[in-house]
Amino acid sequence: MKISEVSEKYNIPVDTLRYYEKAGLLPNVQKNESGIRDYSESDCNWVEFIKCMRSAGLPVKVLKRYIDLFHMGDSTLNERKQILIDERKKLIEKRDAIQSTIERLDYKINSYEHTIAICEKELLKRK
Amino acid sequence: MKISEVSEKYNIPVDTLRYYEKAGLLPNVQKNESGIRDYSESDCNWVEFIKCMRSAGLPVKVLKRYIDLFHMGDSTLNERKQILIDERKKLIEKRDAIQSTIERLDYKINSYEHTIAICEKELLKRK
DNA sequence: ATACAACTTGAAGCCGGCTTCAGGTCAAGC
DNA sequence: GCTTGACCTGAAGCCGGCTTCAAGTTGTAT
Repeated sequence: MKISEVSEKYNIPVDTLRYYEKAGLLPNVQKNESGIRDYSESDCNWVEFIKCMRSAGLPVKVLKRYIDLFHMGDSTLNERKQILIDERKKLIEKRDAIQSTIERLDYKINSYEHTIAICEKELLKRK
Repeated sequence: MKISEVSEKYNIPVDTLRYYEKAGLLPNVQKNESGIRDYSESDCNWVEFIKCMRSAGLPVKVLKRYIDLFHMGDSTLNERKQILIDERKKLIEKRDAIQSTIERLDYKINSYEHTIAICEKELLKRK
């Protein structure tokens, strides 16, 4: 699979794909004699994984560490699992912070509805 | 209230408080004759609001716009409400993306537990 | 009165995560 | 065979959000 195809499939700019590769997130992408990338199915699965993790805000560095460990084999299983546990915890905190901000916004939006209603009444009175 | 007290109360570095002020998020902080800031209760409420919104990732620019509109009075009620509605929508999307990543991590962590159990069994056998 | 911590400013620096640029190679269609 | 577009590279640039720096002033405790 060519880079443009991967880009289109996962809706990630080609530049970003190259950037991820340079950052060490895609260490196995093969290139043909003339240097053109050919993404395997496994590469694509990693791309999809990276996309998902990045969309939740996991840092590139953390993903690199995880992927490096992955390629070191079974002796790193525990460390890999621990990374996922740590990141999961951070995501829960983040989700909860966002949730409480959503609730605060709900309340404020509601207040605006009331305030706006009152203002409009005032305007009608003056007519 | 002095800047160091506000800093301590809300657990925000003094440099960040000055940065927010410069960015236009705290347009009303008064200074005494010798130029030292004195945060009013209202300023503090804004600080707390900004902290909450920033913790959920609302951009400084958006907060600035909202705060500018606030100081323009009732004629901006609708626009302010719309900003909150738009940001609320983005937060819901963000929260949901995080939630599905959490679920994916849950699944993977579980898989690791199984894999690790199997590996340990193998190790025992060999002993 | 002197030291020392806390305050001030504008400007520069840093970090993460892309994004763009310059300059070159390659491949497919006309 | 020539153009055109997709690919390649390393390096530089950009943006948001702080953070640090340099250099100076103020306020408080001994």
